[in-house]
Amino acid sequence: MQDRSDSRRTDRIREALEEMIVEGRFADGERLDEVSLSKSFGVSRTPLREAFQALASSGLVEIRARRGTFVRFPSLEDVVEMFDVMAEIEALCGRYAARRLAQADRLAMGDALRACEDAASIPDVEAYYRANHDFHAAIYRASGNRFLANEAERLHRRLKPFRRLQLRVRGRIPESLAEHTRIFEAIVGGDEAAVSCELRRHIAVQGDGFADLVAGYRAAVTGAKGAARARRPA
Amino acid sequence: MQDRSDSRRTDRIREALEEMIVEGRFADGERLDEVSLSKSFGVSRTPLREAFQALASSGLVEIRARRGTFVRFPSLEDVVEMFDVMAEIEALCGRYAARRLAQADRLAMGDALRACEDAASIPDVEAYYRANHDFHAAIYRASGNRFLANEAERLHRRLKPFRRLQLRVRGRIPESLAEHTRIFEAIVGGDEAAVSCELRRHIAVQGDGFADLVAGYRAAVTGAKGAARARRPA
DNA sequence: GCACAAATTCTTGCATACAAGATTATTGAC
DNA sequence: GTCAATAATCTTGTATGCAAGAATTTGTGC
Repeated sequence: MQDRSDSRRTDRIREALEEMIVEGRFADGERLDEVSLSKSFGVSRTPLREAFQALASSGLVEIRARRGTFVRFPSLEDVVEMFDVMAEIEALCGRYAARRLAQADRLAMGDALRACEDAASIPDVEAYYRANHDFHAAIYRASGNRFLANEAERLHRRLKPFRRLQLRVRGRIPESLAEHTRIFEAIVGGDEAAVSCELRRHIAVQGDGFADLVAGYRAAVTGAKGAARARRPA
Repeated sequence: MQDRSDSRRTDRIREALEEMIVEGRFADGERLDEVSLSKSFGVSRTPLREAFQALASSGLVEIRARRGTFVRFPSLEDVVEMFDVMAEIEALCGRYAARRLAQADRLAMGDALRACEDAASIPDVEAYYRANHDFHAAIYRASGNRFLANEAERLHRRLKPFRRLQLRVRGRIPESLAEHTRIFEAIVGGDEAAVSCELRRHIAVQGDGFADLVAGYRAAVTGAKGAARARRPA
Protein backbone atom coordinates (compact mmCIF):
# COMPACT_ATOMS: atom_id res chain seq x y z
CA MET A 1 0.00 0.00 0.00
CA GLN A 2 2.37 2.70 1.22
CA ASP A 3 6.09 2.72 0.67
CA ARG A 4 6.95 1.26 4.12
CA SER A 5 10.71 0.96 4.21
CA ASP A 6 10.39 -2.42 5.95
CA SER A 7 13.81 -2.15 7.45
CA ARG A 8 12.58 -4.17 10.39
CA ARG A 9 13.26 -7.86 10.61
CA THR A 10 9.75 -8.34 11.93
CA ASP A 11 8.29 -7.16 8.63
CA ARG A 12 10.68 -9.16 6.51
CA ILE A 13 9.86 -12.31 8.43
CA ARG A 14 6.12 -11.68 8.38
CA GLU A 15 6.22 -11.41 4.59
CA ALA A 16 8.38 -14.50 4.24
CA LEU A 17 6.16 -16.58 6.50
CA GLU A 18 3.02 -15.31 4.80
CA GLU A 19 4.41 -16.36 1.46
CA MET A 20 5.45 -19.76 2.81
CA ILE A 21 2.04 -20.44 4.32
CA VAL A 22 0.14 -19.32 1.24
CA GLU A 23 2.42 -21.40 -0.96
CA GLY A 24 1.65 -24.44 1.17
CA ARG A 25 5.08 -25.01 2.66
CA PHE A 26 3.54 -26.02 5.98
CA ALA A 27 0.91 -28.60 6.77
CA ASP A 28 -2.43 -27.64 8.20
CA GLY A 29 -2.24 -27.51 11.98
CA GLU A 30 1.55 -27.60 11.99
CA ARG A 31 3.18 -25.83 14.88
CA LEU A 32 5.60 -23.07 13.95
CA ASP A 33 8.55 -23.58 16.26
CA GLU A 34 9.97 -20.30 17.48
CA VAL A 35 13.44 -21.62 18.14
CA SER A 36 14.07 -23.52 14.93
CA LEU A 37 12.46 -20.83 12.76
CA SER A 38 14.45 -18.08 14.43
CA LYS A 39 17.59 -20.07 13.73
CA SER A 40 16.68 -20.63 10.09
CA PHE A 41 15.95 -16.91 9.64
CA GLY A 42 19.05 -15.99 11.58
CA VAL A 43 17.23 -13.77 14.05
CA SER A 44 16.13 -13.97 17.65
CA ARG A 45 12.71 -15.09 18.81
CA THR A 46 11.49 -11.54 19.34
CA PRO A 47 10.86 -10.44 15.74
CA LEU A 48 9.52 -13.91 15.01
CA ARG A 49 6.94 -13.63 17.74
CA GLU A 50 5.91 -10.21 16.48
CA ALA A 51 5.50 -11.64 12.99
CA PHE A 52 3.29 -14.39 14.43
CA GLN A 53 1.02 -11.76 15.92
CA ALA A 54 0.59 -10.07 12.58
CA LEU A 55 -0.12 -13.37 10.83
CA ALA A 56 -2.68 -14.25 13.48
CA SER A 57 -4.56 -11.03 12.85
CA SER A 58 -4.95 -11.90 9.17
CA GLY A 59 -6.12 -15.39 10.09
CA LEU A 60 -3.21 -17.36 8.64
CA VAL A 61 -2.11 -18.77 11.97
CA GLU A 62 -3.69 -19.26 15.34
CA ILE A 63 -1.84 -18.42 18.55
CA ARG A 64 -2.92 -20.57 21.45
CA ALA A 65 -1.74 -19.16 24.76
CA ARG A 66 1.24 -21.04 26.15
CA ARG A 67 0.79 -23.72 23.50
CA GLY A 68 2.33 -22.16 20.46
CA THR A 69 1.50 -20.88 17.01
CA PHE A 70 -0.19 -23.17 14.49
CA VAL A 71 -0.79 -22.68 10.80
CA ARG A 72 -4.44 -22.67 10.07
CA PHE A 73 -5.84 -23.66 6.71
CA PRO A 74 -9.39 -22.55 6.26
CA SER A 75 -11.73 -25.50 5.84
CA LEU A 76 -13.57 -25.93 2.55
CA GLU A 77 -16.62 -24.54 4.31
CA ASP A 78 -14.60 -21.50 5.42
CA VAL A 79 -13.42 -20.90 1.87
CA VAL A 80 -16.94 -21.08 0.48
CA GLU A 81 -18.10 -18.62 3.13
CA MET A 82 -15.27 -16.25 2.29
CA PHE A 83 -16.04 -16.39 -1.42
CA ASP A 84 -19.70 -15.65 -0.66
CA VAL A 85 -18.70 -12.56 1.25
CA MET A 86 -16.11 -11.60 -1.35
CA ALA A 87 -18.76 -11.73 -4.07
CA GLU A 88 -20.96 -9.34 -2.13
CA ILE A 89 -18.10 -6.99 -1.29
CA GLU A 90 -17.04 -6.88 -4.92
CA ALA A 91 -20.61 -6.28 -6.01
CA LEU A 92 -20.79 -3.41 -3.57
CA CYS A 93 -17.55 -1.90 -4.87
CA GLY A 94 -18.87 -2.22 -8.39
CA ARG A 95 -22.15 -0.53 -7.51
CA TYR A 96 -20.39 2.41 -5.90
CA ALA A 97 -18.00 2.60 -8.85
CA ALA A 98 -20.87 2.68 -11.32
CA ARG A 99 -22.58 5.40 -9.32
CA ARG A 100 -19.65 7.76 -8.95
CA LEU A 101 -16.98 6.86 -11.44
CA ALA A 102 -14.09 9.30 -11.63
CA GLN A 103 -12.07 9.78 -14.79
CA ALA A 104 -8.81 8.56 -13.24
CA ASP A 105 -10.46 5.39 -11.98
CA ARG A 106 -11.99 4.70 -15.38
CA LEU A 107 -8.57 4.93 -16.98
CA ALA A 108 -6.99 2.65 -14.37
CA MET A 109 -9.68 0.05 -14.93
CA GLY A 110 -9.28 0.33 -18.69
CA ASP A 111 -5.52 -0.17 -18.46
CA ALA A 112 -5.93 -3.20 -16.23
CA LEU A 113 -8.54 -4.67 -18.56
CA ARG A 114 -6.19 -4.29 -21.50
CA ALA A 115 -3.45 -6.05 -19.53
CA CYS A 116 -5.92 -8.89 -18.95
CA GLU A 117 -6.61 -9.09 -22.67
CA ASP A 118 -2.90 -9.20 -23.48
CA ALA A 119 -2.22 -11.94 -20.95
CA ALA A 120 -5.21 -13.96 -22.12
CA SER A 121 -4.17 -13.77 -25.77
CA ILE A 122 -0.73 -15.30 -25.19
CA PRO A 123 -1.98 -17.04 -22.94
CA ASP A 124 0.08 -16.49 -19.81
CA VAL A 125 -1.58 -17.69 -16.61
CA GLU A 126 0.78 -15.87 -14.26
CA ALA A 127 0.45 -12.58 -16.12
CA TYR A 128 -3.32 -12.97 -16.25
CA TYR A 129 -3.32 -13.65 -12.55
CA ARG A 130 -1.54 -10.37 -11.88
CA ALA A 131 -3.65 -8.40 -14.34
CA ASN A 132 -6.78 -9.91 -12.81
CA HIS A 133 -5.71 -8.60 -9.44
CA ASP A 134 -5.02 -5.15 -10.84
CA PHE A 135 -8.43 -5.03 -12.52
CA HIS A 136 -10.25 -5.92 -9.34
CA ALA A 137 -8.11 -3.58 -7.26
CA ALA A 138 -9.00 -0.79 -9.67
CA ILE A 139 -12.69 -1.49 -9.05
CA TYR A 140 -12.12 -1.40 -5.30
CA ARG A 141 -10.50 1.99 -5.54
CA ALA A 142 -13.12 3.23 -7.97
CA SER A 143 -15.71 2.62 -5.27
CA GLY A 144 -14.55 5.89 -3.75
CA ASN A 145 -14.69 4.32 -0.29
CA ARG A 146 -11.17 3.76 0.96
CA PHE A 147 -12.25 1.69 3.91
CA LEU A 148 -14.22 -0.61 1.64
CA ALA A 149 -11.32 -0.80 -0.79
CA ASN A 150 -8.96 -1.85 2.00
CA GLU A 151 -11.31 -4.52 3.27
CA ALA A 152 -11.78 -5.84 -0.25
CA GLU A 153 -8.05 -5.92 -0.85
CA ARG A 154 -7.51 -7.76 2.42
CA LEU A 155 -10.07 -10.41 1.62
CA HIS A 156 -8.83 -10.76 -1.94
CA ARG A 157 -5.39 -11.43 -0.57
CA ARG A 158 -6.69 -13.98 1.89
CA LEU A 159 -8.33 -15.92 -0.95
CA LYS A 160 -5.26 -15.76 -3.15
CA PRO A 161 -4.26 -19.44 -3.05
CA PHE A 162 -7.74 -20.63 -3.93
CA ARG A 163 -8.42 -18.20 -6.72
CA ARG A 164 -5.12 -19.04 -8.30
CA LEU A 165 -6.12 -22.68 -8.53
CA GLN A 166 -9.49 -21.79 -9.99
CA LEU A 167 -7.92 -19.84 -12.81
CA ARG A 168 -5.95 -22.90 -13.87
CA VAL A 169 -9.16 -24.68 -14.73
CA ARG A 170 -9.31 -25.31 -18.46
CA GLY A 171 -11.03 -22.56 -20.37
CA ARG A 172 -11.58 -20.38 -17.36
CA ILE A 173 -9.42 -17.51 -18.54
CA PRO A 174 -11.33 -16.56 -21.72
CA GLU A 175 -14.54 -16.79 -19.73
CA SER A 176 -13.11 -14.62 -16.97
CA LEU A 177 -11.96 -12.05 -19.52
CA ALA A 178 -15.40 -11.87 -21.12
CA GLU A 179 -16.88 -11.26 -17.68
CA HIS A 180 -14.35 -8.52 -17.01
CA THR A 181 -15.34 -6.80 -20.21
CA ARG A 182 -19.03 -6.89 -19.32
CA ILE A 183 -18.25 -5.63 -15.81
CA PHE A 184 -16.20 -2.76 -17.15
CA GLU A 185 -18.90 -1.74 -19.59
CA ALA A 186 -21.60 -1.89 -16.96
CA ILE A 187 -19.55 0.33 -14.64
CA VAL A 188 -18.82 2.86 -17.37
CA GLY A 189 -22.49 2.75 -18.35
CA GLY A 190 -23.47 3.46 -14.77
CA ASP A 191 -25.75 0.42 -14.64
CA GLU A 192 -25.56 -0.45 -10.94
CA ALA A 193 -27.86 -3.45 -11.11
CA ALA A 194 -25.95 -5.01 -13.99
CA VAL A 195 -22.55 -4.43 -12.35
CA SER A 196 -23.75 -5.95 -9.12
CA CYS A 197 -25.16 -8.97 -10.88
CA GLU A 198 -22.13 -9.51 -13.12
CA LEU A 199 -19.63 -9.20 -10.30
CA ARG A 200 -21.55 -11.49 -8.02
CA ARG A 201 -21.63 -14.12 -10.74
CA HIS A 202 -17.98 -13.51 -11.57
CA ILE A 203 -16.82 -14.19 -8.01
CA ALA A 204 -19.43 -16.52 -6.62
CA VAL A 205 -18.81 -20.18 -6.16
CA GLN A 206 -21.78 -21.85 -7.77
CA GLY A 207 -22.61 -24.52 -10.34
CA ASP A 208 -19.50 -25.77 -12.10
CA GLY A 209 -17.51 -23.21 -10.18
CA PHE A 210 -18.16 -25.11 -7.00
CA ALA A 211 -16.73 -28.34 -8.38
CA ASP A 212 -13.70 -26.40 -9.62
CA LEU A 213 -13.23 -24.86 -6.21
CA VAL A 214 -13.46 -28.21 -4.46
CA ALA A 215 -10.90 -29.70 -6.82
CA GLY A 216 -8.66 -26.68 -6.38
CA TYR A 217 -9.06 -26.79 -2.65
CA ARG A 218 -8.10 -30.44 -2.43
CA ALA A 219 -5.08 -29.76 -4.60
CA ALA A 220 -4.05 -26.85 -2.38
CA VAL A 221 -4.46 -28.82 0.81
CA THR A 222 -2.94 -32.11 -0.22
CA GLY A 223 -0.27 -30.24 -2.14
CA ALA A 224 0.83 -28.62 1.09
CA LYS A 225 3.75 -30.27 2.83
CA GLY A 226 2.61 -33.39 4.65
CA ALA A 227 -1.02 -32.27 4.27
CA ALA A 228 -3.76 -32.53 6.85
CA ARG A 229 -1.69 -34.51 9.28
CA ALA A 230 -2.71 -32.80 12.47
CA ARG A 231 -6.27 -31.53 12.47
CA ARG A 232 -7.04 -28.81 14.92
CA PRO A 233 -9.20 -29.76 17.92
CA ALA A 234 -11.79 -27.00 17.70
CA MET B 1 -16.08 -15.04 21.60
CA GLN B 2 -14.41 -18.11 23.09
CA ASP B 3 -13.50 -18.55 26.73
CA ARG B 4 -9.86 -17.43 26.28
CA SER B 5 -8.23 -17.68 29.67
CA ASP B 6 -6.31 -14.45 28.98
CA SER B 7 -3.70 -15.25 31.54
CA ARG B 8 -1.20 -13.34 29.46
CA ARG B 9 -0.27 -9.81 30.30
CA THR B 10 -0.28 -9.00 26.61
CA ASP B 11 -4.01 -9.71 26.40
CA ARG B 12 -4.83 -7.84 29.56
CA ILE B 13 -2.97 -4.79 28.33
CA ARG B 14 -4.48 -4.96 24.87
CA GLU B 15 -7.95 -4.91 26.37
CA ALA B 16 -7.10 -2.11 28.76
CA LEU B 17 -5.59 0.05 26.03
CA GLU B 18 -8.46 -0.67 23.67
CA GLU B 19 -10.89 0.49 26.31
CA MET B 20 -8.83 3.59 27.03
CA ILE B 21 -8.63 4.55 23.38
CA VAL B 22 -12.30 3.95 22.71
CA GLU B 23 -13.23 5.91 25.81
CA GLY B 24 -11.18 8.82 24.54
CA ARG B 25 -8.46 8.84 27.16
CA PHE B 26 -5.86 9.76 24.58
CA ALA B 27 -5.78 12.55 22.06
CA ASP B 28 -5.81 11.89 18.36
CA GLY B 29 -2.27 11.42 17.09
CA GLU B 30 -0.86 11.07 20.60
CA ARG B 31 2.18 8.86 20.87
CA LEU B 32 1.87 5.92 23.22
CA ASP B 33 5.13 5.89 25.11
CA GLU B 34 6.38 2.38 25.68
CA VAL B 35 8.43 3.19 28.73
CA SER B 36 5.94 5.23 30.70
CA LEU B 37 3.03 2.95 29.82
CA SER B 38 4.97 -0.16 30.76
CA LYS B 39 5.73 1.49 34.10
CA SER B 40 2.11 2.44 34.69
CA PHE B 41 0.97 -1.10 33.87
CA GLY B 42 3.79 -2.56 35.92
CA VAL B 43 5.14 -4.73 33.11
CA SER B 44 8.07 -4.66 30.73
CA ARG B 45 7.98 -3.23 27.23
CA THR B 46 7.60 -6.66 25.62
CA PRO B 47 3.91 -7.36 26.35
CA LEU B 48 3.15 -3.72 25.65
CA ARG B 49 4.67 -3.90 22.21
CA GLU B 50 2.71 -7.07 21.48
CA ALA B 51 -0.48 -5.30 22.54
CA PHE B 52 0.38 -2.43 20.17
CA GLN B 53 0.59 -4.90 17.29
CA ALA B 54 -2.88 -6.21 18.03
CA LEU B 55 -4.32 -2.72 18.31
CA ALA B 56 -2.71 -1.76 15.02
CA SER B 57 -4.39 -4.65 13.25
CA SER B 58 -7.79 -3.42 14.35
CA GLY B 59 -6.93 0.09 13.23
CA LEU B 60 -6.98 1.81 16.61
CA VAL B 61 -3.33 2.78 16.49
CA GLU B 62 -0.73 3.19 13.81
CA ILE B 63 2.78 1.86 14.23
CA ARG B 64 5.35 3.88 12.32
CA ALA B 65 8.65 2.06 12.06
CA ARG B 66 11.27 3.46 14.43
CA ARG B 67 8.98 6.37 15.23
CA GLY B 68 6.55 4.89 17.66
CA THR B 69 2.90 4.00 18.08
CA PHE B 70 0.26 6.69 17.69
CA VAL B 71 -3.43 6.56 18.49
CA ARG B 72 -5.43 7.08 15.40
CA PHE B 73 -8.93 8.50 15.45
CA PRO B 74 -10.76 7.86 12.24
CA SER B 75 -11.63 11.08 10.47
CA LEU B 76 -15.29 11.98 10.03
CA GLU B 77 -14.93 10.83 6.45
CA ASP B 78 -13.54 7.49 7.65
CA VAL B 79 -16.46 7.05 10.01
CA VAL B 80 -19.01 7.75 7.30
CA GLU B 81 -17.27 5.26 5.04
CA MET B 82 -17.29 2.64 7.76
CA PHE B 83 -20.99 3.18 8.46
CA ASP B 84 -21.71 2.82 4.74
CA VAL B 85 -19.96 -0.52 4.68
CA MET B 86 -21.53 -1.56 7.98
CA ALA B 87 -24.99 -0.89 6.57
CA GLU B 88 -24.29 -3.16 3.60
CA ILE B 89 -22.76 -5.88 5.74
CA GLU B 90 -25.74 -5.83 8.07
CA ALA B 91 -28.13 -5.91 5.13
CA LEU B 92 -26.27 -8.92 3.79
CA CYS B 93 -26.47 -10.69 7.16
CA GLY B 94 -30.17 -9.95 7.29
CA ARG B 95 -30.76 -11.26 3.79
CA TYR B 96 -29.00 -14.52 4.57
CA ALA B 97 -30.86 -14.77 7.87
CA ALA B 98 -34.21 -14.30 6.14
CA ARG B 99 -33.32 -16.94 3.58
CA ARG B 100 -32.21 -19.67 5.94
CA LEU B 101 -33.42 -18.90 9.43
CA ALA B 102 -32.82 -21.66 11.96
CA GLN B 103 -35.07 -22.13 14.96
CA ALA B 104 -32.30 -21.45 17.49
CA ASP B 105 -31.34 -18.21 15.77
CA ARG B 106 -34.97 -17.09 15.68
CA LEU B 107 -35.23 -17.59 19.43
CA ALA B 108 -31.96 -15.75 20.09
CA MET B 109 -33.14 -12.79 18.03
CA GLY B 110 -36.50 -12.82 19.80
CA ASP B 111 -34.86 -12.79 23.22
CA ALA B 112 -32.60 -9.92 22.26
CA LEU B 113 -35.51 -7.96 20.84
CA ARG B 114 -37.44 -8.40 24.09
CA ALA B 115 -34.40 -7.14 26.02
CA CYS B 116 -34.43 -4.07 23.76
CA GLU B 117 -38.09 -3.49 24.53
CA ASP B 118 -37.47 -3.78 28.27
CA ALA B 119 -34.55 -1.36 28.19
CA ALA B 120 -36.49 1.11 26.04
CA SER B 121 -39.49 1.09 28.35
CA ILE B 122 -37.52 2.10 31.44
CA PRO B 123 -35.71 3.82 29.57
CA ASP B 124 -32.12 2.77 30.26
CA VAL B 125 -29.62 3.92 27.64
CA GLU B 126 -26.81 1.63 28.79
CA ALA B 127 -29.05 -1.43 28.90
CA TYR B 128 -30.49 -0.57 25.49
CA TYR B 129 -26.99 -0.20 24.15
CA ARG B 130 -26.11 -3.72 25.29
CA ALA B 131 -29.39 -5.22 24.11
CA ASN B 132 -28.93 -3.46 20.77
CA HIS B 133 -25.58 -5.14 20.37
CA ASP B 134 -27.04 -8.54 21.24
CA PHE B 135 -29.85 -8.11 18.72
CA HIS B 136 -27.47 -7.25 15.92
CA ALA B 137 -25.06 -10.00 16.92
CA ALA B 138 -27.93 -12.45 16.76
CA ILE B 139 -28.63 -11.37 13.19
CA TYR B 140 -24.97 -11.82 12.30
CA ARG B 141 -24.99 -15.35 13.60
CA ALA B 142 -28.36 -16.07 11.98
CA SER B 143 -26.72 -15.36 8.63
CA GLY B 144 -25.31 -18.87 8.87
CA ASN B 145 -21.97 -17.58 7.57
CA ARG B 146 -19.48 -17.56 10.40
CA PHE B 147 -16.88 -15.62 8.46
CA LEU B 148 -19.42 -12.91 7.68
CA ALA B 149 -20.58 -12.89 11.30
CA ASN B 150 -17.02 -12.38 12.52
CA GLU B 151 -16.38 -9.54 10.10
CA ALA B 152 -19.64 -7.89 11.09
CA GLU B 153 -18.83 -8.23 14.76
CA ARG B 154 -15.38 -6.74 14.18
CA LEU B 155 -16.74 -3.71 12.33
CA HIS B 156 -19.55 -3.24 14.84
CA ARG B 157 -16.94 -3.10 17.57
CA ARG B 158 -14.84 -0.62 15.66
CA LEU B 159 -17.82 1.72 15.36
CA LYS B 160 -18.75 1.38 19.01
CA PRO B 161 -17.85 4.88 20.21
CA PHE B 162 -19.78 6.57 17.42
CA ARG B 163 -22.89 4.46 17.64
CA ARG B 164 -23.06 5.04 21.35
CA LEU B 165 -23.21 8.76 20.80
CA GLN B 166 -25.89 8.42 18.17
CA LEU B 167 -28.14 6.52 20.54
CA ARG B 168 -28.03 9.39 23.01
CA VAL B 169 -29.79 11.61 20.52
CA ARG B 170 -33.20 12.54 21.86
CA GLY B 171 -35.94 10.20 20.74
CA ARG B 172 -33.61 7.88 18.93
CA ILE B 173 -34.28 4.85 21.12
CA PRO B 174 -38.03 4.40 20.45
CA GLU B 175 -37.33 4.86 16.76
CA SER B 176 -34.51 2.32 16.87
CA LEU B 177 -36.76 -0.15 18.66
CA ALA B 178 -39.51 0.20 16.08
CA GLU B 179 -36.95 -0.49 13.38
CA HIS B 180 -35.74 -3.57 15.23
CA THR B 181 -39.27 -4.88 15.37
CA ARG B 182 -39.76 -4.41 11.64
CA ILE B 183 -36.40 -6.04 10.93
CA PHE B 184 -37.23 -9.02 13.10
CA GLU B 185 -40.61 -9.50 11.44
CA ALA B 186 -39.14 -9.23 7.97
CA ILE B 187 -36.51 -11.86 8.80
CA VAL B 188 -39.06 -14.24 10.29
CA GLY B 189 -41.30 -13.61 7.29
CA GLY B 190 -38.43 -14.47 4.96
CA ASP B 191 -38.76 -11.19 3.06
CA GLU B 192 -35.18 -10.64 1.93
CA ALA B 193 -35.80 -7.39 0.13
CA ALA B 194 -37.59 -5.85 3.10
CA VAL B 195 -34.90 -6.97 5.55
CA SER B 196 -32.18 -5.58 3.36
CA CYS B 197 -33.97 -2.28 2.98
CA GLU B 198 -34.87 -1.94 6.66
CA LEU B 199 -31.37 -2.79 7.88
CA ARG B 200 -29.70 -0.47 5.45
CA ARG B 201 -31.92 2.37 6.61
CA HIS B 202 -31.41 1.39 10.26
CA ILE B 203 -27.63 1.62 10.03
CA ALA B 204 -27.03 4.13 7.31
CA VAL B 205 -25.93 7.65 7.99
CA GLN B 206 -28.31 9.81 6.00
CA GLY B 207 -30.66 12.74 6.43
CA ASP B 208 -30.99 13.75 10.08
CA GLY B 209 -28.80 10.82 10.97
CA PHE B 210 -25.87 12.53 9.33
CA ALA B 211 -26.24 15.65 11.43
CA ASP B 212 -26.51 13.46 14.53
CA LEU B 213 -23.38 11.61 13.56
CA VAL B 214 -21.43 14.80 12.96
CA ALA B 215 -22.50 16.16 16.34
CA GLY B 216 -21.64 12.85 17.99
CA TYR B 217 -18.32 12.72 16.23
CA ARG B 218 -17.34 16.20 17.34
CA ALA B 219 -18.33 15.33 20.88
CA ALA B 220 -16.25 12.17 20.77
CA VAL B 221 -13.21 13.91 19.34
CA THR B 222 -13.21 17.07 21.42
CA GLY B 223 -14.23 15.06 24.46
CA ALA B 224 -11.05 13.07 24.16
CA LYS B 225 -8.18 14.22 26.33
CA GLY B 226 -6.55 17.28 24.86
CA ALA B 227 -8.30 16.62 21.56
CA ALA B 228 -6.84 17.12 18.13
CA ARG B 229 -3.61 18.55 19.36
CA ALA B 230 -1.22 16.68 17.10
CA ARG B 231 -2.68 15.91 13.71
CA ARG B 232 -1.06 13.08 11.82
CA PRO B 233 1.07 14.07 8.84
CA ALA B 234 -0.46 11.76 6.21
C1' DG C 1 0.77 -55.13 31.30
C1' DC C 2 -1.89 -51.00 32.54
C1' DA C 3 -2.98 -46.78 35.03
C1' DC C 4 -1.67 -43.04 37.48
C1' DA C 5 1.65 -39.92 39.61
C1' DA C 6 6.06 -37.55 39.89
C1' DA C 7 9.86 -35.65 37.76
C1' DT C 8 12.22 -34.11 33.80
C1' DT C 9 12.37 -31.66 29.59
C1' DC C 10 10.68 -28.45 26.48
C1' DT C 11 8.36 -24.22 25.05
C1' DT C 12 6.39 -20.07 25.68
C1' DG C 13 5.88 -15.49 28.23
C1' DC C 14 8.22 -11.84 30.13
C1' DA C 15 12.15 -8.94 31.72
C1' DT C 16 16.28 -6.81 30.79
C1' DA C 17 20.40 -5.45 28.28
C1' DC C 18 22.28 -3.61 24.31
C1' DA C 19 22.41 -1.71 19.54
C1' DA C 20 20.91 1.35 15.99
C1' DG C 21 18.03 4.84 14.12
C1' DA C 22 15.60 9.27 15.18
C1' DT C 23 15.30 13.50 17.66
C1' DT C 24 16.88 17.31 20.07
C1' DA C 25 20.47 20.32 21.76
C1' DT C 26 24.81 22.54 21.09
C1' DT C 27 28.48 24.64 18.85
C1' DG C 28 30.56 27.28 15.32
C1' DA C 29 30.68 29.86 10.96
C1' DC C 30 28.89 33.60 8.52
C1' DG D 1 20.81 36.36 14.80
C1' DT D 2 20.37 32.51 11.49
C1' DC D 3 21.65 28.38 9.56
C1' DA D 4 24.15 24.15 9.32
C1' DA D 5 26.85 20.55 11.11
C1' DT D 6 27.84 17.74 14.88
C1' DA D 7 27.26 15.81 19.35
C1' DA D 8 24.28 14.23 23.04
C1' DT D 9 20.00 12.12 24.23
C1' DC D 10 16.12 9.57 23.64
C1' DT D 11 13.30 5.82 21.65
C1' DT D 12 12.62 1.90 19.24
C1' DG D 13 14.25 -2.76 17.53
C1' DT D 14 16.52 -6.98 18.66
C1' DA D 15 19.02 -10.40 21.46
C1' DT D 16 19.36 -13.00 25.46
C1' DG D 17 18.35 -14.83 30.01
C1' DC D 18 15.18 -16.52 33.26
C1' DA D 19 10.76 -18.15 35.07
C1' DA D 20 6.46 -20.54 34.73
C1' DG D 21 3.26 -23.45 32.35
C1' DA D 22 2.69 -27.56 29.19
C1' DA D 23 4.16 -31.86 27.36
C1' DT D 24 6.63 -35.97 27.87
C1' DT D 25 9.01 -39.42 30.06
C1' DT D 26 9.99 -42.25 33.83
C1' DG D 27 8.82 -44.70 37.79
C1' DT D 28 5.68 -47.08 40.94
C1' DG D 29 1.70 -49.64 42.50
C1' DC D 30 -1.57 -52.88 41.35
